[in-house]
Amino acid sequence: MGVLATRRRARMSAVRPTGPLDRVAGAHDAAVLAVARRGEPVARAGLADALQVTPQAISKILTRLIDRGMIAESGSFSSGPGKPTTLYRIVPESRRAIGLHLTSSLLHGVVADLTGQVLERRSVEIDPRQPVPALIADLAGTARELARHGGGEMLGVGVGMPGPVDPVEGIYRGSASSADDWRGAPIRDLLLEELALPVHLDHDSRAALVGESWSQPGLLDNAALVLAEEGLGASLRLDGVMVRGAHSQAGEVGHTVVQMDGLPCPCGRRGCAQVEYLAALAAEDQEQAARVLATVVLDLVRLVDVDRVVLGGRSVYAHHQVTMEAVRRALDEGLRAEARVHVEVLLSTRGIDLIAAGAACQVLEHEYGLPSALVGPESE
Amino acid sequence: MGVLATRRRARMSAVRPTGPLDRVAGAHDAAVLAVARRGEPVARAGLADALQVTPQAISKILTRLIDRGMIAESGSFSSGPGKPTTLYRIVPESRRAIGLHLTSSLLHGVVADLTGQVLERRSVEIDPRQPVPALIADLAGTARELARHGGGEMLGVGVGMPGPVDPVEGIYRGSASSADDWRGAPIRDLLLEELALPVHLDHDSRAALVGESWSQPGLLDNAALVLAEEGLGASLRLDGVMVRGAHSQAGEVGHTVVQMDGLPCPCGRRGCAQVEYLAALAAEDQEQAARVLATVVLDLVRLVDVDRVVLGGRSVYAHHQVTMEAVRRALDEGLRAEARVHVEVLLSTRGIDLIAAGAACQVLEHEYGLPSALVGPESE
DNA sequence: ACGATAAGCCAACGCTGTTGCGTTACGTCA
DNA sequence: TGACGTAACGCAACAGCGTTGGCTTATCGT
Repeated sequence: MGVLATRRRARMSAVRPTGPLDRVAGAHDAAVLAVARRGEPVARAGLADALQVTPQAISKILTRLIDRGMIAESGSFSSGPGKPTTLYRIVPESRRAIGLHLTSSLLHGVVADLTGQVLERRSVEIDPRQPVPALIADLAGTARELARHGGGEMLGVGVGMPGPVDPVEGIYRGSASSADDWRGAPIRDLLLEELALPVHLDHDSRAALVGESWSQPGLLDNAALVLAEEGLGASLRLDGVMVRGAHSQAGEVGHTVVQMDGLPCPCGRRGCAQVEYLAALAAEDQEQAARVLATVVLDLVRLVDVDRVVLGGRSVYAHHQVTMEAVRRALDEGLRAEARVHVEVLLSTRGIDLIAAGAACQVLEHEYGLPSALVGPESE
Repeated sequence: MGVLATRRRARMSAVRPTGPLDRVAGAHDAAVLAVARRGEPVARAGLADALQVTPQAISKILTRLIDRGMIAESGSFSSGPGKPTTLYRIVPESRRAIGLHLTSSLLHGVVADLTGQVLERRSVEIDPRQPVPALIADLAGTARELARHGGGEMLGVGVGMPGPVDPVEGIYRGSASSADDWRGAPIRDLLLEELALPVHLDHDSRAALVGESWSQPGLLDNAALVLAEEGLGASLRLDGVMVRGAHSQAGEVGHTVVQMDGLPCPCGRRGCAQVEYLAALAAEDQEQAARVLATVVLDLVRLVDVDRVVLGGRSVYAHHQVTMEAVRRALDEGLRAEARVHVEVLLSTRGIDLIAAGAACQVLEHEYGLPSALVGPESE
């Protein structure tokens, strides 16, 4: 048995003898959910077109999803002669997941439904120097409180936090430079043991991008999310797939050099984006901060060719007018030579819940996300 | 019917009623080929482990591949009691593809076998100002000559060329700035009509990376290839998948700014990597050229977290000692803070055939490549 | 009220990998 | 030399996927 999708399906519907075709089914189920997630009711014919399968197959797929309570009929629609088209919609309340956003001083958590909508939020202040067991207790406590809200099957807990994180092992790596009590903590396993729920640990900006793209499938297939909070981070989704990279550090723009002989950085070099950005903020020079951001964004756009850039994080919200304008201007200028390339700059839609909601969506994506290129229209 | 793999399989074995399971089979076939491509004979048990399927399934998969002549038995291997393990190997000569490398003054072509090995090469000088029909005739002529060499089924023709290329539509876009007679030429369709063979047109550096990774599956799953020839280009493979980006321009590093107030560039800005690099070369300052390269590579490593960087192209070969050293030094310096991150810098293995062989491998990859994340060990 | 039309269901089908059990080929030991 | 244990492998039955072709259902136009 095996492969990703098989596991997924095995988890989808409790007990069922493992079959190899599950992965086809799983991929199609996920694809249908992705379309339905956009909110508007969908019809059999449209789905057949989108998935490149027979309408009859869509019926079977929908039957499966309806059995699991994730899809429901939603009226019908008649234009011209013939039997009217039956419409279907997603059932958001059928599943839910918890997302936790951990920073050095604050823990912010949410419960989200199947569409990534936030149902409830909680915030707790935490002590950055408390030992790991106490931290886990805080996380578990908030998760348990949140688990009381909303209905449907609880899928798991996502945790998003800044700094080097190993999402594969579920470990917070921490940075070697600064003292850090949580360094090396196997947060995922500890929390899993505590809660007996699947746990996903990941980088904050990656969680954020998963969250943003979960609620608007397809829109952010080639996008970068730049997160400006305590540090400066980014994450990438290219050709529809979240990019991890060899060391799970793809998108770590904090230490890109933006100013040749700039300010010294703890990392040992000068002019890193992160220090320059934070320094500009400290000096309340929003224009300069925005310029730093713009440089980073322009680099990203050039190197990986994204057509949408999402900006998020506290410091961005605080001055989003200035920031967005500056970034847009820098992009216009930098890309003037390439007329065909248009890049849209967006402000994150989730405000303060950005990362927590994203972490919840990572659980959803792991369970019901597309296994990348298996499904969809011809990719030629 | 539908989805990539279905088509692939349909083409794999001539006429066969389209089934939906083809894509599972196709993915598994491709995975087995990927393992076999490494050269060493493989055993049933090892494949079962790698693909996460039953040994019995591997038997069926191998039967399919043997029927198509792509795999053959290759002795057996006995250790201890019991029936000895049967070994299998890939049959390189069972398939072949043509690769063409087009520059403004030279056309270099190769035939490659199923493993990407070059069987034969041809070079022709061409006139950059000849009209498109004449260019197509040159391409077709070289392809026809090459097609006479080697055995096995001819799969198609790959074309790699510099400059903005649209691999989806198969069109050479050309740059708006310089005069260019081939701008907008639908090279793929024209050549397809001429040769009646599948044609793949792509960017030179992307072709090169496909070629390098085809012959050593898995090794370059997170890698960038930087190509320094007439211009400066790069391509990316992240998490095992070639990255295209929204406008098929991922990896276009030529116009990244490396020197704030550097030399003016045709693109309208100053200090672009490409002009700086070419200027350094013109001044025969190899050290400086290497520094520019190193800056670009460092940016790539930081932003997308590749763990291997392949360098290729004429100007790199000419002074590869200096170049490799400089790049390695810059990386060591730039990544000193992150001890866990180690990046290997490699010189392309294919020399002058780099792009032509890569273009041929693009045909192979399209036909027998892994449909990304469908197959393989559990990705948790 | 009737026929044309379009959506959707049922049943049979081919294919996948899986499972269970039998077969083959080897080393070992009496 | 022959019996035994062992490991690789093959055969046959099986479940489940989407497909195919034919039938049913529900609407509109006349």
